[in-house]
Amino acid sequence: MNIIIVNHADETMSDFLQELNPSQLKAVRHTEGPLLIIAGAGSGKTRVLTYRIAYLLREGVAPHQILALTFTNKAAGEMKERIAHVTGERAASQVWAGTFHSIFARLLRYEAEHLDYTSSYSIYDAEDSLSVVKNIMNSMGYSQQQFPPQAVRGRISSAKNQMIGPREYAAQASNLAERQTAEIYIRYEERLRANNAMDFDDILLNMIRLLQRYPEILQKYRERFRYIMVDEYQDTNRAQYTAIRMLAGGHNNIAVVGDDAQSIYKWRGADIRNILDFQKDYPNAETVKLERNYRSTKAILAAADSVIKRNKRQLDKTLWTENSDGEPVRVIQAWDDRQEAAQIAEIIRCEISENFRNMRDFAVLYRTNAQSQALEDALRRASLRYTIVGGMSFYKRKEIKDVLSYLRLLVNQSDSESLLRIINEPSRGLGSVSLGYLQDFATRENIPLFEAFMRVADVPALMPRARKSAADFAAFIRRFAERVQRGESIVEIAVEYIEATGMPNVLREERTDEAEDRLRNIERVLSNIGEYAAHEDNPTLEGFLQQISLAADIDDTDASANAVTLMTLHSAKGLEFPTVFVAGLEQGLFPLARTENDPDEKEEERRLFYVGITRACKQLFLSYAERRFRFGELAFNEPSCFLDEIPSDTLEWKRGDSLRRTPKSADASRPAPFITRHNSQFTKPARTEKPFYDDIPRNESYSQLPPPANSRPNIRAGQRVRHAQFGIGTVNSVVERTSGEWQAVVQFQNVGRKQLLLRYAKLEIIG
DNA sequence: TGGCCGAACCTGGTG
DNA sequence: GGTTCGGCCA
Repeated sequence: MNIIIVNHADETMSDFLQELNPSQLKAVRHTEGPLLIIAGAGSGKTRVLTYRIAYLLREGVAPHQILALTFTNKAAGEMKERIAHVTGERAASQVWAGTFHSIFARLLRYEAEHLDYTSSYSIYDAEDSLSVVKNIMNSMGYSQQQFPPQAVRGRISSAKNQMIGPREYAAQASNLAERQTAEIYIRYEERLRANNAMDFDDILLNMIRLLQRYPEILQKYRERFRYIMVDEYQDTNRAQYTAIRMLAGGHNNIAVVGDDAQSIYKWRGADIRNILDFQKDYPNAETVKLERNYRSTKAILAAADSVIKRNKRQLDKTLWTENSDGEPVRVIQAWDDRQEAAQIAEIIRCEISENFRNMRDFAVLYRTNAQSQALEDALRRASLRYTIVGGMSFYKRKEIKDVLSYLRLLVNQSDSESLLRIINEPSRGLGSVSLGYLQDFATRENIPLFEAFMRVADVPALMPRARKSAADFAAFIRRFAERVQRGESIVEIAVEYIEATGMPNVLREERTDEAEDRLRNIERVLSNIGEYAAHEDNPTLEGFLQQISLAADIDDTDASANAVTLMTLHSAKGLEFPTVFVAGLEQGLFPLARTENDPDEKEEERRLFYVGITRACKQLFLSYAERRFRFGELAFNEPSCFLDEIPSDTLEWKRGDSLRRTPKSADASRPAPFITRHNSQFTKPARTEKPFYDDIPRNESYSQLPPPANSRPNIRAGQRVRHAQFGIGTVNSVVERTSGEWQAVVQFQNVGRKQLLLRYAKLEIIG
């Protein structure tokens, strides 16, 4: 019986190998020694990774010896699913596949004591660590106006990504902001340590520390993970790179997959050198290029190619496809952001009703999360279901973060940050004064804040009411913590514990729809715990919290739901859709204003555009609006320079029928776009109502209109200007006031943001 | 101690 | 347009 099964599996396997093209096959079969796979967009790299794992399993490698590091948990899950198809559920579930953070966090829980953490350490997300930074800055008396905590946290995080510790950072600080960041950095590290907490960066750094400090542990994991694979290698940072090098040292069975053209995370520490120098790091490395694209039409690929070839620094490769030519890439011009969204919704509606397409075939990609608003409104009006990735996700909501903080405190009473978050949620009558006494005491005694709550007798300054309140709170936490230690069911404990916090009752009494929503959200967390406990062999609250903390926005999007997907271009990496819209192609928005003067940043924006284009299989739409609301103001923008980088013979321009059209002077600096009039697939002639699109060339449409009454000034968002009094600055937006006056919002280098009426302020454009 | 109001930020992307 | 934060008052 066994033999038959093995034979069958073997047969399936061979079948799969036959599906691979020569390069893919080479990558799958190269199992020993270092391997660099340069995988162009849509070249089937997930298939290669999946079959490579299946192949290793067939060669007799045990599943737990394989470590596959992916960019998102979702990608890891999909990979496991596909492996299961080839080799069966059992083996697939034992493969170590996940993100750097989730895999390392898991290992660190086993090894926590070696680094003076406990296995129930808390994981702080960006928001948690920001609030630590704020607390520290307040205690040091730094003004948040002068030194934005966001920026301080950003500097600390990027130092950590480059593996620069607080002392080293202090030593190389070159200006006031950096010197102050250094001071905060030192305290930040102490604070997290005292809280038995790690931020996202610490998970990587502590893994490295562990491997450096304990050779026997390093040896253990080198033997455990005999085969290592890394996806999206172009987006690894210094810390990730170092951890991989250590783990792969010895056997050197490391296969990395990446595409330098899709490197879009430099801003968070990704180091493109990691992929460019792979052959230097591993001298006997084999390189395989996957250049055949299976995803997109020739038209889409041609557009992508013409864009990316403007970047200077890149590995040599040429994508090709045997897919059909496909439809031309279409550019949608809109009057404003609302109309842009309406046109997108209308196209989707049309495609669904006339070409029997599914809602899940469509994705709308944008540069900034703020753009989702108008799109959501338009889709709702068109009665189209949508799912939105990122933005205000479930686990970022206040009530959810409160529940999670309560749970964190339950397993980790050193976590003063969580304690502070929930102590007055609901209000327990402990104001800043009482909390101040308790914190002072904790600092003096060098104990966690929670311990001060347990020792209120030693804090004489407390008023009787506050004293009782603090003592009651400590007793309440202790009572439930003991139940956790006794090993009672975590689901039961969590349900009773959250009820006992008093939060649900407060919400019930509120009797508003919003409170109802929040209550339901809390219930959803509790049922998530139930779900987690049902799937896990050894469910713990720590495990649940870890899984939640490290979930990415993209991870909990449900691919089976039939809905239009809205997300940022960054989130779209690794995905594909039959029809893709890239919205908001405007100067100052995409590419973003501040990247215009920096060639490196502009190249990264261009790669992001390339990523967007190559998500599309069959249809690609690019859209822009002439004006849009940003910062609550109407801003005017030129079409993105990226549009000029696509050859005009693959493009087709479409202008939405404006409901209101306000004059705008013709822009003679741009050539008239190429217009194809013979394409009938797009404009539906059969429709009886007025067509939504017309073939008006954009310049013509303006020139037919009467000259503007109060003509638009020359100044554009993104430009650098000089003001006689305020000095040099960058234009944020140019706005027409209801009075008809034109106003510019300028961010000056020295004096901050100013609103200037162009009639009075003489601004000199300098770049 | 907590709630209300206006000012000032924001929107650059994420595990 | 939304959110967050600090100041002021009951």
